[in-house]
Parts: sequence; structure tokens; C-alpha cells
Amino acid sequence: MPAKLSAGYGTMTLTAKPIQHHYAYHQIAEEIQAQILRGDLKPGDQLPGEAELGVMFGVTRSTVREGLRQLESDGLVHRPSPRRLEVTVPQADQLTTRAGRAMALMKVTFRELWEVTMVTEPLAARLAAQHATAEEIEQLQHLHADLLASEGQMARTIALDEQFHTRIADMGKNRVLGLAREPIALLLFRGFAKIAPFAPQFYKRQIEAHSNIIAAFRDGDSERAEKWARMHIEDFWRGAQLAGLEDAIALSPRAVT
Amino acid sequence: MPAKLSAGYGTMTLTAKPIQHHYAYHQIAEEIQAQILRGDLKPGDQLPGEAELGVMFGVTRSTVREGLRQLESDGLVHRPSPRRLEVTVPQADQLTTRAGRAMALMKVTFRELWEVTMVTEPLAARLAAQHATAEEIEQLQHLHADLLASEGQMARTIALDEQFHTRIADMGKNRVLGLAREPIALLLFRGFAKIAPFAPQFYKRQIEAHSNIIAAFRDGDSERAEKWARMHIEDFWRGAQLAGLEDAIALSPRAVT
DNA sequence: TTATGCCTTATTGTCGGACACTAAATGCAA
DNA sequence: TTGCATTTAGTGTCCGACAATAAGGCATAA
Repeated sequence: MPAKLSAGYGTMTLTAKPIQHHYAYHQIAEEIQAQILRGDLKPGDQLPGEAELGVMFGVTRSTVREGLRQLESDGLVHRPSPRRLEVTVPQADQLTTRAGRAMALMKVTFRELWEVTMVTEPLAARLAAQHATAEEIEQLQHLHADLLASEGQMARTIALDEQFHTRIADMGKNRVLGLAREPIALLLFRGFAKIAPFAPQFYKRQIEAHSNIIAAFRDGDSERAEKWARMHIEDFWRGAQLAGLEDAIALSPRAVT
Repeated sequence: MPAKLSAGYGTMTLTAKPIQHHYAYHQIAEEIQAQILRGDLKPGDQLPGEAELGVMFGVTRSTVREGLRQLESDGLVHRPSPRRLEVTVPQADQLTTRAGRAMALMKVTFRELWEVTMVTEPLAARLAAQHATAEEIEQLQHLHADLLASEGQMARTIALDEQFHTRIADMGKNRVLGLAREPIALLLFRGFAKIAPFAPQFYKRQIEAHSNIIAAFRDGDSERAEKWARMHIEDFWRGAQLAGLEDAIALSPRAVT
């Protein structure tokens, strides 16, 4: 994306895309990536060895390797074993990790996370109510039971709560929503650890909300599912307010490693 | 994330996290990343040269380089010039690119994009109405004028429309929303190119919606801004329906390169 | 036959050294 | 001080090499 630079010259805006170098390793990564995006290389395809790639591109193995390292961390290729190098579609958890890291480094606040979560979770619940299968609802019920059983074990409770919400998002069968909400929900819910001590009574409210959401799923009542999800997240916010965390920074270094 | 393997043995479920190797280059990337996340290295800090890093970690320069390439494409470090290697916070457009690529490769449908956009854009509008400065609204007005002037030039119209929405999101001062919606909006709006030919009359509706949104901003009326944003996106959907694109795959190879 | 263990071989991960090129630091002139 | 020339350190790329080992082939056992 071109960098925009607006100096005080009227409404003039100079956009200049930074000139890109032509480093060999970069070109190699670029070229292979292009072939993947173009569909010439499909997920699952195996790539030639490093040496062979070297001769194909007319560079040394060292150079090829640097390019591959980039593609690798881009998630476009991966090595099931050191010997196999195959094309793959970027994994969701990888994107989640990156986004989470970025948000942590940007020092986003709980408010920012919450504002977005306020729309994503209700949407997830609504979609789930529309698309969930009986079996999925059953599984969710199990998860809920586990969560009930985890009372007192903070870490476990949080992990299960995260899972609960992620599961709901998955039930909605919308991969875009799944991708978008995951890193956000992760950071936000993880903050629950800081809130919980301030508000023991919220635990019960959370449980109640979960129950009602599940019930709404059973009835295929998307309106109700959405409403309870919204209340659920609102509740969360009240907890954050009590804890005075509204504009606190939601960093979670461990959300990554 | 551990791979789950449930063979037909009752309800037994074996979970096994794939063992991870400890390649030197990977460890180096890992270590530096950890120091960044931990805050030992702050954005802007300059890192030692490759050779020096080599001796510090007790490996060859080649090995260091491979590690750096990873960090580089993770966006945690970058080179303003080949000589400077400094810590940086991941840039939004980098994440956008990633996510966009991933969604394209996942072959997400317009429906999936739209369902999410239906909640993100209204939220963006509401937040913008609350936080926008007079100057920002002024700039948005200019952008709108440019958009009006671009009638007929499909590519330009789309680009400006994208900008219009992104600008609104920025005005809401919520970086999380900005990060989450950008790749989605990009893919969706870019699909407008396919819709437009089917629905010339929609152009006017879009313009009208934009005008109303700006007006709502002027009045600081977040409700109205949100409502118009929602209608705006709904309109878009109707266009998609006319074009029969609801479950079409929204790939955008060029969204990347 | 199928399955199991062994062996060979192709590749990887890492190393060390080398060299051209150039950005940045340095010194010098104005 | 500012502007220019010069040195220098560090990057991008290449070459060659070697231990370790996963993959595939082969032989043996069940």
C-alpha cells in the first residue's frame, strides 16, 4: 500500500509507493507465491528440493532457503517433515497468532476489543442458531458442563470459555467471522482473568447466559440466541468497568508463544 | 493446536501435539521475537548486524539470516535500508494482505463476507459519529466528492469506495475494528466490480447512502449513521443477489500483489 | 500374501569463507 | 557550520562441504 504524505499544501496528497528492491530471495518468494495464488500450485502440491529450485531460479541454495523461510512463515508452504516441502493454505491459528501479536504490540485497550466483540459474538450466536446441527449443540452442551465443573480453576475456566465461544462461531459456518473474531476474543476473554477476582457474582451470570444461548440453539431461535449473546458480552463489560479496566491495555504476551 | 484423532474406539480421543524441532534458525527467530514481545526490545530499537548476532547466538551468519527472514515476514523487524535492521510493530496492511490471501485461498463466499460486513460497517459508522473531528468529516466529504466525480470509471470508483469505508473505520478510533474489517471489506467491495454491471441504479443509492452517513456524522447522530451504514450494506447485498453472487467465491488474486 | 526391519541415498540443516556493492560514518574542504 | 570526497563496515549473494536423517527400496519374517 502506498504511503500517504500530506504536507500543508492545500489538499494536495502525494502518494508514492515505496520502490521495491529486487533481492533474489525476495523475488523467489514472490514468484512462488504468485504461482500459488494464481492456482498453478495447489495446496498439497509438493515442491522440488532446494537444490533443484536453485538451478531453476538460477541462484544458490542459500538464497532459495531465505526465500522459502519467508513463504514458510507466510504460511503458504510448510514442511510436514524436513524432507517434504508442500504448498498449503494458511492456517487459521497462524493468522490468529499474528493478529494477536500485532494487537498486543499496538497496545489496544479493552474498550477497543469489547466494542468489536459486542458485534461479533451476537452475530456468531445468530448464525449458529441458524446452522447448528443437533450433534454440535450436544457437544456444546458437554463443553458447558465441563465449564461448570471447572469452577474455581481460573485458568481452566478461561480456556473453556474461550472454547465455548469459538465453538459457537464455528457452528455458524462462517469462516470469515471465525478468522476475524478469534484473535480479538482471545485477548478479551483472557482479560477475564483480571476481572474475575473483582466480580465473583459474574460467574453465575455467565453460566446463565451460556445456558440460555444453548437453549436458544435448541429452539433454532436466532433472535434469542443473539440477544443472550449480547447480554453476555455486556455483562462482561460491566465486569471490566468494576475492575477499572476499560481503557487498560490488553496485552497478553503469552497469547502468542 | 494439537491434532485430534478419533478412531472408532468408543469415545476415546487421542490428542497428540506434533513434536516441534528446534532448528537453530527457528530458535533465533523465536528468541528475538520473545524479547520483542516481552518488551526487552522496543519498536525502533536497532538490532546488531548479522555477523554479530551470529556470534551472540553461536551460529553462522547464514543461519541468522534465515531466522531474520522469518521475523521480517512476520513484520516484527524491518529494514528501512539494507543497513538498518530495526524492531517494528506489525503494519496493518501486512496483516490485511495475509488475511486476504488466506480468505482467497479458503475460497470464502460473498455471503460469508457480507454477513460479517453487515455488523462491522454499521459499527464503524457509529463509532465514527461519536469520535470524528470536524476536520475528518471535511476530508470525508472531499473523498465523497471525488467519488462522485469518478462515475463511469469502475476501477477508480471501487478504489474510492474502499477508501471511503476505511476512512470511516479510522474515524472511529478503534484499531481492532480497523484491523478486523479491512481485509473483509477489501474482498467484498472489490466484488462490486462484478455486481455493478447488473445494477446501474445501485450507484445512485450508494451515493445517497454515503451522503446520509456524512450528514449523520455532522450531527453527531450515531444512531442514524449506523442505520444508513446498515442500509448501505444491505443494498450491496441486493446487488449481489441480482448478480447471483451470493454463494460465489470471492477470490481476488490481485488483492495481494 | 502382508508386515517388519535394515540399508542406501537423496536432502536437509548448518557451517565457513569469499566477494562485490553500497549505505553510513568519517574526514576534509569551503 | 555546510558540502563533498573517502573510508568502512555490513549486506546480498555465491561456493563448497559435511553430518544427520527421512524416504524409499530391499530383504526377511510372519
